[in-house]
Amino acid sequence: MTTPSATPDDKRQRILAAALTVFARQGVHGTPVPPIAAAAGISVGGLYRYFASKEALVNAVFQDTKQALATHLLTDLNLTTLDRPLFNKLWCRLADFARHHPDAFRFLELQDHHSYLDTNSRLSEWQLLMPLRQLIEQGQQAGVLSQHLRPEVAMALFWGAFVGLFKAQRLGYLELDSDDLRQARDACWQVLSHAS
Amino acid sequence: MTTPSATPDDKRQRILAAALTVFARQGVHGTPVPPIAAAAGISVGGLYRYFASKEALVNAVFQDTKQALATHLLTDLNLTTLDRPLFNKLWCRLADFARHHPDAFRFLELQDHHSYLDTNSRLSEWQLLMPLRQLIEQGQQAGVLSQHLRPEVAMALFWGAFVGLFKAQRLGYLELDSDDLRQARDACWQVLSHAS
Amino acid sequence: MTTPSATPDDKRQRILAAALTVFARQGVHGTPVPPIAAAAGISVGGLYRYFASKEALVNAVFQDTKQALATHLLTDLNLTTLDRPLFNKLWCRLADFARHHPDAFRFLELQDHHSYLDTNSRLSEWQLLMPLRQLIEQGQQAGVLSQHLRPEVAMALFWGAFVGLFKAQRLGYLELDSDDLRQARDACWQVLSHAS
Amino acid sequence: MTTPSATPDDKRQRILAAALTVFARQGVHGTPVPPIAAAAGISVGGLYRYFASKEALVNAVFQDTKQALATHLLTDLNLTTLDRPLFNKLWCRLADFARHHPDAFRFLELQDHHSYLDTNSRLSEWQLLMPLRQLIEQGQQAGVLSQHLRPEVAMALFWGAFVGLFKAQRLGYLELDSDDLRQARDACWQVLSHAS
DNA sequence: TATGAATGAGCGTTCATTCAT
DNA sequence: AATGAATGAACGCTCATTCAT
Repeated sequence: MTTPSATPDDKRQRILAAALTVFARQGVHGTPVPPIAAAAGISVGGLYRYFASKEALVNAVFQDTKQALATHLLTDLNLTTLDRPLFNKLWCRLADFARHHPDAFRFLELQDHHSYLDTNSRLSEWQLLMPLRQLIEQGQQAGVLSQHLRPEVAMALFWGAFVGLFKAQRLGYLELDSDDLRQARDACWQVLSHAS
Repeated sequence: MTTPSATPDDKRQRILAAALTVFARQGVHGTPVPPIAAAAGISVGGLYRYFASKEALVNAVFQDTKQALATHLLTDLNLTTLDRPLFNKLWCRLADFARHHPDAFRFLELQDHHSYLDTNSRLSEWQLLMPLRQLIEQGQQAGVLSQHLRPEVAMALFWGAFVGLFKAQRLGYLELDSDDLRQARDACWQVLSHAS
Repeated sequence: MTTPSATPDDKRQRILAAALTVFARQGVHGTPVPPIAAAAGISVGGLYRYFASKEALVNAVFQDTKQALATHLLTDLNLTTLDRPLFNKLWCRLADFARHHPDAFRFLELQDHHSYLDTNSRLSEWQLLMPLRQLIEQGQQAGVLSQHLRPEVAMALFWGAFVGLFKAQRLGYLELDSDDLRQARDACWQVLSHAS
Repeated sequence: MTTPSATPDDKRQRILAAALTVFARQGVHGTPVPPIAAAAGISVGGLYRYFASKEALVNAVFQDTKQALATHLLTDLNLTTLDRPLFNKLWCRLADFARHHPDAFRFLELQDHHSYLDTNSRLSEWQLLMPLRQLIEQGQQAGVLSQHLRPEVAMALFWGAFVGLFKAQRLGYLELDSDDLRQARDACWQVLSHAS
C-alpha cells in the first residue's frame, strides 16, 4: 500500500508542471535539469527515471500542455457549426486559459521550439488547430462565415491575432481589461464572418 | 586600391548577416559562436574584435534587424493619415519584407529574447511599433478607422495576425499565394476600419 | 562501512593538497584546472563541486596552508616572552616545516599572489605574522631583545632571512646541513637580541 | 641618416623598460603582449621583430634588469675586502636601487620565474651574487667577518633579509624611514661580522 | 620595415547524463 | 527505486603569434 502522493503518475505530473513553469520563465535552453528536479521535489536521477532525456521531457511538456489547452478549449462543446455563440464561448475559454495558465500559454508560443520538438510534438500542434480549422470550414460551407478567406488563412489570422494580444500584454505594451477582450473578440468575429 | 569587401564595416555587416541567419534557424541559445564565425567567413577570435561578447552580438543583430524592418516599412511614406491606400502600401511592404528576409522576420519574432536583450534593444522594439500605433490613433480621430478598439489593442491584433500568417506558412500549415495575401490584407483592414 | 577516503571532507583535502603541489611547482597562472583535478584523482567538473572557481580554490589553498604553518609553528607554545629557548624552538619548527612541506613553504612565498587573493586571504597573512611581531615587541620591552630595531623591521629582517635561506637552497645555490641551520639560527638570534 | 630616437637599440630599450614595468605590476602571466607594445609605443608586430617570443622578452628583461642591478651595485668599487665602509656603501646602493627602481627590484624577486627563465637567465642570477659571495669569503679569510657562517649561508641570510625588508614595505606591513634603513643595515653587518 | 587584424589552440566553466551507493 | 556526486564534452572567451598590407 503506497501513499497516494507517491504514485508514479503523480510524480510524472509534478515534474511536467515544474518543467512547464521554469521553461516558460527561463526558456528551454536557459534551464538546467537540476532546478527542474528541485522544483518538482525530486532528485536529478529520479527525474531521469521518468524521462529519458531533457529533450524527451520538453516534448512531453509540450504535448501535455497542448493537450491541456485542447481539452480546456473543446471539452463538452458541440462543434458542428461555428456560429456566434460558439465563437464567443471559444474566445472566452481561450482568454480564460491565457489568463489562468500564463506559463502554459507562453510556453506553447515560444518560437525556438523547433530545435528539440520531435515528430509527435509537431503532430500534436495540429490536434488543436485541425478541429478549429474544420469548424471554420464548416461555418463557411454553412454560409455563417465569409468565404473570402481560405480556412487555413482565416485560422492563421485569428490565432495570430489572439496570440499577439496576449504577447503584447506580457511585454508590457498593453493592459487588457474585459472591455478590450470583448471588443477584440468582436473584431475577430468580424474577420471570420464578414471578410469581403 | 582595396577590395570593398575588406573594410571593417563590411566585415561587421557580414558577421551581423551570418549571425542573423544562424540565430533565426537554430535560436540564440542553440547557436555556439564558432558556427557564426564560420558562416561569416572569419575566425572566432576575429569575431570578438567586432563584438565584445555573444550577447553584444545578439543585441546588435536585434537592433540592426529592427532598424532594417522599420526602414523597409516606413521610408518615404506620408504617415499623416492611415487611409486605405497607405494601409495597402504598408501591408505590401510588410509582406515583401517577410518574404524576402524570412530570417530577419523570424528572428525578430523569437520569443526568448528577453534573457539577453539590453535596454537599447528593448527601446528599439518601440521605434517600429510606436509610429504604427500613432497612425492608428490618428486614423481613428480622423474618422477613417473604427473607434471601437483602443489603438494598442488594434495594433496588437493586426501585428499578431500578420505574424501568425507567416508563422503558419513557415511551420508548413499553409502556402501563401498572392490572393491569400490580398484577402488577408482586406480582412485586416476591415478589423481596423469597421470593428463594431 | 565506508572507506575513509570517500568522505567529502577528504576529497576537499585531496584537492587542496593536489592544488598546493602544482601551484607551488608551476605557479598559479601557469597551472590550468584539468591538471589540478587529475592530480587530485577527480574530474574537472567534480572539482567545481567543491570550489566555485579557480580563484576560490587558490584562496582556499592559501588560507589552508597559512593556517597549517601557523598551527605547526605556534601550537602548544607559551608565547609570553621570546627568550632563547623559545626562539630556538620556533626556528626548529620553521625549519621542520620548510623541510617537510617544501611545496607549502614555497607556495606561501610566491610573489604574484596579489592578483587573486581576496580579503580573507590577506587577513590570514597577518594571523601568522602578528603573534610573532608581538612576541618580538614583548621581548624588547622585557629587555631580552635589543630595542634598536622597531619590531616590524626586526620581524621583516628575520622572516626575510629565513625565507632567503630556503629559497637559496631550492634554487640550488646552497645545500643546507644541520650545522648550517644551527649557525643561521644563532646569527638570526643575534640580530634580534644584540642589534646595536 | 636616421633620427636618434628611431635607433633599433633605442626601441629595444623602450620595449625592455615597458615590459619591466607591466611585468612588475601585473605579473608575467597576467600581462598580454599588446599592452607591452602599447606601453613601448610600438605595434605588436614590431615587438616581435625585436624579440622572438614573449618568453624571450621576459628572459631579456630579466637579464637586463639583473645586469642593471649589478652595475648599479658594483660599479667603481674596490671589491678586495668587505670592510665596514664598503658594506655601508653596498647597502646604500642597494637601498637606492630598491627605492628608485621599485619595478626592477620587485620584478627580480618574483618567484614564479622558473617556468620561463632559460639557462642564460639562471646564469645571470649568479653574476650578481657570486662577487658578493666572494667578497664575504675574502672578508672571512681576512678576519674582518665572522667565520661561523659559510659564505653561501651568510649571503643567503643577508640577501633574504634585505629583500624581506622591502617586500614588507611593498605589502604595507611597514613604512621604512632612513633610521630604519640605517638600523637594519647595522643589524645585517653584525650578522656578517660577529656571528658567533 | 612596420602595422594591427586575423588566427586557433587553450583557458575557466557549465551542465546533460550516469552510476555507485 | 531513489539519490546526488561525478563525469567530460562543449561552451564563451583570451591571447601568443602570424602575415597580408
